[in-house]
Amino acid sequence: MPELPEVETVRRGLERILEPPIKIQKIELKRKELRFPMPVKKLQAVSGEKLRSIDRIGKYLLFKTEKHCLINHLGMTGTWREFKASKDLKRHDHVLLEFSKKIKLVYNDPRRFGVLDLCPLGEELDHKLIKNMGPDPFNIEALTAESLRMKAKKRIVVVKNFIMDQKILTGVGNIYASEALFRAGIRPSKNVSQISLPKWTLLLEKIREVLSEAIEAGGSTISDFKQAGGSQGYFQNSFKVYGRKDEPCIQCRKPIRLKTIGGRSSFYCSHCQK
DNA sequence: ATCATCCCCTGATGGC
DNA sequence: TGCCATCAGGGGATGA
Repeated sequence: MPELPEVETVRRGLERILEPPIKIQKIELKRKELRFPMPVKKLQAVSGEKLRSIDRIGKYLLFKTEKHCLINHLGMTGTWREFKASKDLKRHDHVLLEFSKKIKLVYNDPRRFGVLDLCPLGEELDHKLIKNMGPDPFNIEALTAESLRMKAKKRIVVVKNFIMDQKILTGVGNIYASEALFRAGIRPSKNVSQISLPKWTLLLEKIREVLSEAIEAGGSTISDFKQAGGSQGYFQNSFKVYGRKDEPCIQCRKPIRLKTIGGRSSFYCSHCQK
């Protein structure tokens, strides 16, 4: 489900709910594995610790406490919500977090593609799922058109897969890849080695633009994505190509095409994107 | 190292 | 209504 804007929206929602000073009092697992087995015993170490911050790296949420970092990826269907009592729990509620001030959160994840892990504070960047990740799209020093051009130069990959590769840059998933490529006028199937520096400049600008707008809109709600507060994002109303197969292109009126690239649906305009 | 394919899992949807 | 096939926003594992 969630790409960078949705994860950032969740992060901000959690920040509002978990205002400091606040302490994690208890962590309870209703199930032992998500995508990977969860470190059941190790996770207990966060209980009793004050929550210091909730950060984001790419599509990962990082709950930082006094001595630990709770690492969470929402996979495709992960959500956090507040609950009051155990009678409010539902199917696929896998992890319960109890805080001071009687605040309780639950992690729900039907498909269980999510991740929950714990490491000592300060070691999160060395975590095996995080250490190879590329720069954040908004990191203007680390991520430039030149650096993208350089990495793309001798690769044989189509551009859509390239910008969704978390080692290249973090946070772009299937929806925003399609949207950014439309805005930049580049075909998803174009080979990255063929993209000129000015085009990389334009594409990077459009990636930042679409992600910023989506964050501003509280993310996109398709199927059941919810913000941590339970409200819905509305950026789905601004999709220019995603999910619009056969609808007229907003620029040229030609029908939007759907093509599977790398096993994922890709929407584009064959006239506006070369 | 890089690339394509497969797969994890549940739920929604559409065709018959 | 039921049944079956297909598809879904992520990304690790695998083998070429």
